Parts: sequence; C-alpha cells; structure tokens
Amino acid sequence: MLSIEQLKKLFPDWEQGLYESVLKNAELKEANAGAVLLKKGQNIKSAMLVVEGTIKLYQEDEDGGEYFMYHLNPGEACAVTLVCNYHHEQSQVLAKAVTDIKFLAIPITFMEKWLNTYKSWHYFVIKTYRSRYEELLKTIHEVAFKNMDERLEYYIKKQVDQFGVTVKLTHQDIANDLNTSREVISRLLKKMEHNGWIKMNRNAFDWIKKQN
Amino acid sequence: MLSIEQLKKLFPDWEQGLYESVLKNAELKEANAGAVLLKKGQNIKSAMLVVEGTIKLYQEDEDGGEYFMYHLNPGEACAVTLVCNYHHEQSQVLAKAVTDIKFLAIPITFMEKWLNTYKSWHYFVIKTYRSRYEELLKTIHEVAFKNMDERLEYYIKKQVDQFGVTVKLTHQDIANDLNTSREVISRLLKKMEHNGWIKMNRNAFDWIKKQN
DNA sequence: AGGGTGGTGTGATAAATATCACAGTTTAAA
DNA sequence: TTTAAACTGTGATATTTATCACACCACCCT
Repeated sequence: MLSIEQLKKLFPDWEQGLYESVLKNAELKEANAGAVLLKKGQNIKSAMLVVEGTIKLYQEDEDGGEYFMYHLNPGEACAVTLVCNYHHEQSQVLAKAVTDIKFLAIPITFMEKWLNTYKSWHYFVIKTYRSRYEELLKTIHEVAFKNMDERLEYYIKKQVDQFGVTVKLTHQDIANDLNTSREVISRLLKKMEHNGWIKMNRNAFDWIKKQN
Repeated sequence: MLSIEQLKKLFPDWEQGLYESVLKNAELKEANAGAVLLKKGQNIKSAMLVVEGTIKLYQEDEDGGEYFMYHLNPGEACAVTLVCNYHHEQSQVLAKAVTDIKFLAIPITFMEKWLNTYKSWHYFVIKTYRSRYEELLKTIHEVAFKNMDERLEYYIKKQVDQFGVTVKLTHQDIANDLNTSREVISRLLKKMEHNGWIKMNRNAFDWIKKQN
C-alpha cells in the first residue's frame, strides 16, 4: 500500500483526514501498458487517481474510432469518474494506460460523503474538472479549425511534453489517435522530415523543430 | 432587482445565506439578442449566471472562425467564468446572447469566498463543470467522427430542443456556427428537404423528421 | 539463411468539403 | 414603386482527406 508521505507528495493540498480516508478506503491497483481502464458506456464504480505512470484519455466512437484528448499523470484524477451522484453513471470516455501504471480506485459511494466532509476534496474535484474542461476546449479548437498537418504537430508536441523528443510511436499508432489513416500520417511525417522538423527512425522519430 | 423568490426558482438547491449574498453582491445585467458577452482572451471579471433568455457558447478561432458548443439557459452558469483563483483568467470561449437576456454578474472576488462559505455553491460549481464537460465531449464526438451532414442534423436537433421545430436561422447563420460555408449548408439542407426531414422557408425551416 | 510479419513509401483514385462565380428571388428601405 | 441588400440555388473547380493497391525493407523467429 501507499504511505501517507507518498500520498502527500502526490496530492499536496489535502486535509489530514482525507489522506487517512483515502488510505483506508482506496484500493491501489496496477495495470500494464496498453490496458484499457475504462470504456465508453461502462458503468463507473470507482474514481481513479493516478499514482504512477501515464494514462491517455480518448473520445470513443461507436464503431471503433478513437480520438486522443489528453494525458493523465500522477497526482491527477480522471474527471469522468469523480461522479457525485448515485445514478450509475456511464463513462463517456475511453481510458488507456500508456505505461505500466498504479492508481487508486475509490468506490463512488465515498464521493458524495467526502464532498460533504473534506473541503480540500471539494477543491480537488473542482480543480480537476476545470483543468480537464480546458483540455477539451483545446481539443475542440484543433479538430474544429485545423487541418491534419497542424493537428499532427499539436499531437506530437503533447507527446514530446510527456515523454521527450523521441516519439516512440508507429505511424499507425498516431493515425489511430487522430482518427485518420496510416497513409495520411506517413505522408505528413515525410513532409515534416523534409522541413527538418523531425528525424525519422523505424518505430520512432525525434522532434528536432526549433520553437520560435 | 430580482426577488429572492425568483432566485429560488432559478437556483433551487442553494442555502438561504447564498441567496442573500447573491442579491447583495450580484449585479443584474441585461443584453440584447446578438450581443457578445465574452470573447476569447478577454479577462474574466465576473461570473455569469443566466436569469432570462438563452446564451450560445462557442469555441473561437484566431481568425474569426467559430464553432458552436452548447446553449446556456436560465438557472445555469457559464463554467468558464466560475474561476476560483485570483490569477486573472482569460476566457477560452466566446459567449453570445441568442435572445434578449438577463444575467447576474458576480465579481470573481466572491468565488473563492463562497466556495469556503456555502456548500451549496460548491455543489453548484461542480454540477456546472460536470455538465459542461459532458457537452464538450459530445461536441468532440461530432467534430472528430462525423461528417457535415450528421453534424448539421445534430446541430438542428439542439436548436429544436431549445426553440421548437421552427428553426429561425439562415443558412449563413448555421454555416458560421459549424465553421463551414453557406453553400455546404444550403446543399445539405436541400438534401434534407428531399428526404422529407425539413420544410424550407425563407430565413427559417421546420424540422419535420420523425424520430425513431 | 529463409520466411514471415509488421512498418513504411507512394501512386491512383474516390469522397468530402471549400472556394469561386453568378443567377434568381424575397424583403426592406428609400 | 423602385432599388439595394440579403438570402438561396447551383455549377465548376480546387483542396483535403480517405481508401485501395502494392512494393520494399527491417526485424524476429526457427
């Protein structure tokens, strides 16, 4: 299990009692890279707080399509799972582990209770929603206004912010995340290579574009 | 000014003290149909709670493009204006009055204070964020996965839900809201007319499609 | 070493959407 | 009543993205 010190490092602004409640009631779970943590339509039974590793959040289409929205990192929570009513809410998103991860699963029965008890939990929930709302706005901005070349650049930059300049993804991986086809990504990457933005390797490439 | 009874009708779940604080500190403002209430990049100085009329929320592009996301109705608040920190936040959205409207403007200095004081305010903020987060997810779903014909149908349905089966919008209006061109909308509407989904008039049309 | 698999490159073509051009029609205003 | 402005219809064309087809190459496996 987690120590209270680790918990404090991850979630610095909580009240003492909240740390204790979490330790007592949360289950520390693990999942391997690639695991699907939450599917669209699935009933939400516990809140998810990331302890270790990175999670990717997607909007999911009825027929298999996916669109990447944002990363979740240690110290962050999955907003959709922070439900505060008993009506069995269904997930609107797809969540996948990018790396091996550890996370705290807190049964949703505590959500309402903690909102009443811990002010810091309340703030945490609000902060989570606000920051994710902003991420979604950015996603809409991309997909509503930008062509695929700009969306790809934005995507790569998020990747670079997360994992560094070496992007270890195949063209197909990227195509899936942007809900397009592998050929489109291949051609756009080739163009980026010509422009001197990336250096291509098999299964990966380096982002070498200088930012202005 | 508003009476406390009106306020209670609009925002049923608040505490007594919160009603009083709102009456004391909020300014009741008005705006005409078409007025721009908030622009992207603009500093947020007060929270906006809708009292009367309807507001439309948009994602706004640097060079004039707009994409409609959702409506705000009486009893609802504009999520982006519910900032709870002092750092002068900038609006990420564009808000326009669709009809003549009345709204309460609450200086953001009260946001933090009320979060500390009124549990019902806290819940209200969370509820607001959650519901708007979900609206954004739906918007992403449309724009990431659907072609223009389906997005247009989704758009019209939202319009119908708001204002009834007679849609009083020009093709250009719709094109602006969906960030496309008037010709595209004209052609798609024509197709819908052929399919018996709508009955066209000048400046308006009726949605007559039977839902399954 | 040979063979299979998955990753990448690229042409050809199709489909969706954007853009341009212009005509006709209704409405509002002078 | 005339005129201008706004709204709508529609063809032609360009651009962007999707889809199909296939070749080539690197790597792993035995």
